[in-house]
Amino acid sequence: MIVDDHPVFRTGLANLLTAEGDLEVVAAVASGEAAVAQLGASQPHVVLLDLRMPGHDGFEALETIHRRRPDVKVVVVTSSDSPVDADRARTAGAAGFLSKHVDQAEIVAAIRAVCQGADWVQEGVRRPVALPAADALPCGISVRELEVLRLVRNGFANAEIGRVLGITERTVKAHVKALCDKLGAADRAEAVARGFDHGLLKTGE
Amino acid sequence: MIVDDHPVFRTGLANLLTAEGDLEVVAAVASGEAAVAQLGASQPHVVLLDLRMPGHDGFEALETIHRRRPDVKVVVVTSSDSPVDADRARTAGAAGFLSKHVDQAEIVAAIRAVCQGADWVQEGVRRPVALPAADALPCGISVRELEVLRLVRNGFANAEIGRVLGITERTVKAHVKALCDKLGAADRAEAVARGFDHGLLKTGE
DNA sequence: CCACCGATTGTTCTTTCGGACAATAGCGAC
DNA sequence: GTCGCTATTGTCCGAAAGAACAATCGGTGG
Repeated sequence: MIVDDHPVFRTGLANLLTAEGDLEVVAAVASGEAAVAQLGASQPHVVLLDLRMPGHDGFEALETIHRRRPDVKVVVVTSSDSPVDADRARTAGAAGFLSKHVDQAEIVAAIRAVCQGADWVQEGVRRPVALPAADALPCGISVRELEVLRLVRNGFANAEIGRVLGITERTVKAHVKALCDKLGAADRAEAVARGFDHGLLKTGE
Repeated sequence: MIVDDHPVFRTGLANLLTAEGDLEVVAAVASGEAAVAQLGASQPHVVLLDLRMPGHDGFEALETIHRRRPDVKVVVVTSSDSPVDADRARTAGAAGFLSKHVDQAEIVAAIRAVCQGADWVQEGVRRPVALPAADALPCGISVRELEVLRLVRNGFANAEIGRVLGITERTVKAHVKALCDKLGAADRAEAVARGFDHGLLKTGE
């Protein structure tokens, strides 16, 4: 979901993201209120939010979104490069912070990062998702499998997971199968439940 | 999974349960060791366990199963009607306790009950699943929907859920759809995750 | 050096899921 | 008594998931 009061930026970004192929723009709205209102209907995984908008402050929208749907990742994309804003945004629950001046590639990278639970702050400082050491995982779950499980838990389809991780859907299926076997689950839904049981997944991640 | 050292009882019960239509016997073994060994391969939802068996005590098997797979429900079906055994079994993690003298109907009822997270102890004292009051549920989730969610979480397919709850698969689909909508989930797997996030589901249930 | 394991991908097939229509009955609220 | 919500069921259909074969490649540990 794109939230920006600048129509050109909004539509332009929507087109760029759609062109990525694996990203879908489920809504593009001009205000924080509209964004909040659209949360239920659009079911975005990620919200790209401009902080500087007329009417309600973008921070309010950020806080509301974070409170109502803690699972939705919010990436602040604003014209302000102020580190102060970045800190405030992070505190308010943003998973990412970007200047509007960055190029498309970094926005896309940020989206992919937050999808996996990583934070992303400007600077191009790519911080890969913090994954536990392999030997610390229960049931012989591999690091790769945990990555897959985290995406499954967030409602990603196999094909989507493949695009996010840069592998084919077939491989994702193999990982999901392995997960179900190792966790003793009948399907991906039970695998998620067992993930919580075994501490592989935690609420609010 | 049926665990009993008496072949006739074992096979007879297997046939009776299979005849129910909605129950499947994934394994029928004669010892606690075999039961533990079969846990991974058979993936039972429920284990019917006889406590009085040669070799290792049935209690050991019960404890092992409960420790290794806390999600698997164990119903103790034994020739002992001793309340002491019942208490020990409950303490060791059994979800149900039945005498071998009960009829098929009660065994089946016990299986269905523990599937939903209820306990079941002899006496024919039917204690319905303890479900929270409707007004205490987050996101406007109804009691019925929570029942469905609990079964989804345990790897039940829609048709299986329908049989357990006595409704059609179509209705189950409606409930799952409602759950996904209310929880903001893209599919049943994410619905389970959101269930944990919102406290509707808890680990080890 | 070879065996083992994890990650990867391929094809095909069946089953299941989830969406989009729509519709009825019961129950508490106003 | 009507309004609204929940539970229930129906059909049709496309998309997704999962099973069942098999196979390659790069490390790790004997």
